[in-house]
Amino acid sequence: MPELPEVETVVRTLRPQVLHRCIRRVDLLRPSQVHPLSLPLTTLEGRQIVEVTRRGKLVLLHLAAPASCPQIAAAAPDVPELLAVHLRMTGRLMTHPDGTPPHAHSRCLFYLDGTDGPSVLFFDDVRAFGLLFAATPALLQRWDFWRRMGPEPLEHPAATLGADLFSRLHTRRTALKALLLDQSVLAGIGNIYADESLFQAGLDPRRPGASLALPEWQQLCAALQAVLRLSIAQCGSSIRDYRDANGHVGAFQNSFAVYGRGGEPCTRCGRPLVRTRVAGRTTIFCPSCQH
DNA sequence: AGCGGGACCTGTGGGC
DNA sequence: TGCCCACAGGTCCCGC
Repeated sequence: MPELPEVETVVRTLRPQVLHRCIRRVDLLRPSQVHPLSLPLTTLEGRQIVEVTRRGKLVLLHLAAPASCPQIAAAAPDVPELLAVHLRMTGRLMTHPDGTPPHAHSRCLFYLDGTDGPSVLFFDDVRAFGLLFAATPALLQRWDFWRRMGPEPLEHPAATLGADLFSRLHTRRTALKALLLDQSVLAGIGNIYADESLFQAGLDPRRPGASLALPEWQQLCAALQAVLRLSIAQCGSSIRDYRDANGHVGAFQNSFAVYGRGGEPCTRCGRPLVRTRVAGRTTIFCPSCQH
């Protein structure tokens, strides 16, 4: 499922496909997947994609007025400067040749023009949980999810990040696993990388946040960064639906130590991994190695 | 305030 | 073969 490494991989593979292209027309097939605060997606028409980045699990298409459309004022309040896309569980972004008909699960098509001819950016999403949000920076600030999003796990040294988490969470009795899944604590972590990093750090997912000492937070952040970097290097994890913008699967699922391995032997001690529920989520851990 | 649990959505797969 | 249900997942919303 698209978490930080998968979204990062989508961004890297999507960028060369859409950079500098103009959005000629938007065909919204499932209006319920547009955020209620979003500008109408038709306001994207005539805008040029000038950069593709990531914030947490969000893909961000940065937009500007193309030289060929000078009549569009960049600073107008109703002209989006960003299109944020949340893939949730089954969302996909990829381009196809002009004229490709929508798929069964296509939710929005963006018809693009470029110097090497037209193409179509598909937003497909089987479970229709994904989200599209066309916004100005000011409008994005009205989105609680955006405004409250925590720090990027890979953009600070582990020691600094760990100290930050310690200071913010040392009174919280919430389970460690639930804290890692909370996007206002850290941006981009989901079920897979929460379980994997807790195993690598040797920490019990059920422990209250308040029970961790500073070095444990720092150890957890170091483990998290190692897991995320390794996964990005392997183009993320493909459990079932995930594909990058080229339609390719990731490889990190072959490196899972715990995720999806309940009942199988722990890679460290050989005892069976335990499957349980923490914060309403399936959680796999090793009771012998994680304390 | 902080937590747990249901709703949202659809396809898959196990059990009978 | 076919039906039913649990399950997967991230976030929002509600109630305790």
